Amino acid sequence: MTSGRRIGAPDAKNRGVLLDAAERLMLEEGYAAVTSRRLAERAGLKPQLVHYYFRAMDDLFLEVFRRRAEQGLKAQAQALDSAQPLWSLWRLVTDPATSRFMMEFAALANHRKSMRAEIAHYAERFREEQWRTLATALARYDADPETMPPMVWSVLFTSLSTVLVMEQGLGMSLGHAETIEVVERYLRRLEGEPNL
Amino acid sequence: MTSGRRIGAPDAKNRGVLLDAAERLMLEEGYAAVTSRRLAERAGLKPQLVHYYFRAMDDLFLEVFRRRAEQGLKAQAQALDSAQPLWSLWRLVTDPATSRFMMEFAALANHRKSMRAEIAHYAERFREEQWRTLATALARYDADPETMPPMVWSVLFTSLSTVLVMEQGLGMSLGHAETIEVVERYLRRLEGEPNL
DNA sequence: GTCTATAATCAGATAGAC
DNA sequence: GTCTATCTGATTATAGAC
Repeated sequence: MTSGRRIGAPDAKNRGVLLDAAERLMLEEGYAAVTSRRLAERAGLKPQLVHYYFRAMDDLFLEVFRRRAEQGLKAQAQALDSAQPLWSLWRLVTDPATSRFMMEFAALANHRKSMRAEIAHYAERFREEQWRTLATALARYDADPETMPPMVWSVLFTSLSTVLVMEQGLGMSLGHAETIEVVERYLRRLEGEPNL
Repeated sequence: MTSGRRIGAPDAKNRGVLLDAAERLMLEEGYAAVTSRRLAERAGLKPQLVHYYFRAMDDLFLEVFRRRAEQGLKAQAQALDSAQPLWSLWRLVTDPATSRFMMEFAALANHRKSMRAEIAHYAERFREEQWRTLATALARYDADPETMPPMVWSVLFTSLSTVLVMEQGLGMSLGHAETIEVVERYLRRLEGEPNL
């Protein structure tokens, strides 16, 4: 009754190759393009190998997500640790790859329930960390926490970058420049001109 | 050389049934769940009928999108025409169905290039219209157009509602209440207490 | 431990029957 | 004008060969 199917070692070379290829494929063509065949083709491997290294496609997606989310948390910690946390964070979240990644997985979560909890978990960790650092930074700048609490800053940054990137992806830009202008003017007032 | 395949009349009853079912299925389970088979099952019809009424799945998606987008434009025009355009617009965009719909199609556009231009076109019409109405409304309230131009209002509303809905879909709510609080405090200052 | 041959299922599409 | 029988190809997954 025990299944004859076995799964490849977690540190096998080709497993990493597949994860890398899956990530690129997903960013370039959307999660729906990540099928065992197209992925294998990209990676220069046989389609069956995908199923050898990952019990189900969900496991593949989950691991692509975790890997990159952990990287993202590190990058964010570094950004928030700088002398100009607001500018650093703004630069980080407006990097298209960051938002594209999160959006793609949020869409994926719509019909892969197995991913929902995982994505929500990381999204909360990102926000939590942003919130803590912004709280100290904003206090330093004497920004009124009533008008714009640190938590709201965090939500606002995330929201703006997500939608700007999404719309850019559609080839749309109406209102983008003006919005970025308003945000950056605000940042300048609080944190001065960006260094670098 | 002429194809033997024919396409059903645009006003046939079952065609409408399919469009309605496709829209519901898409909102509930994501666009990837809309296949000819699952759609037909939902609609209580045979899978082949999907291909009879729509030359390709893209045509189906396109029509679902157009129908609802046109409805949305009407609803928005109505909202913006009210005595409290800011409140009305805020209520409209924070309706989960609105954002869910746009997000789902934005994700779809990632790997169905045929949809990109169409979605961008409508998104711009929405923004354009919001902008024009907000410009008059904000002028009436003596809001400083330098601090927050009407166009930026429009981008901000869209961004916030999109991401709040997206995160809610993941079961996440960290920072949501505080953000809504800040927005509504601002609206109250400009437009007074919401009537109704 | 790594990979392949192959099964089982499901998807999109079309020619032709009523 | 409406629908169905059916083809072609893709996709996930597994048992078993090296």
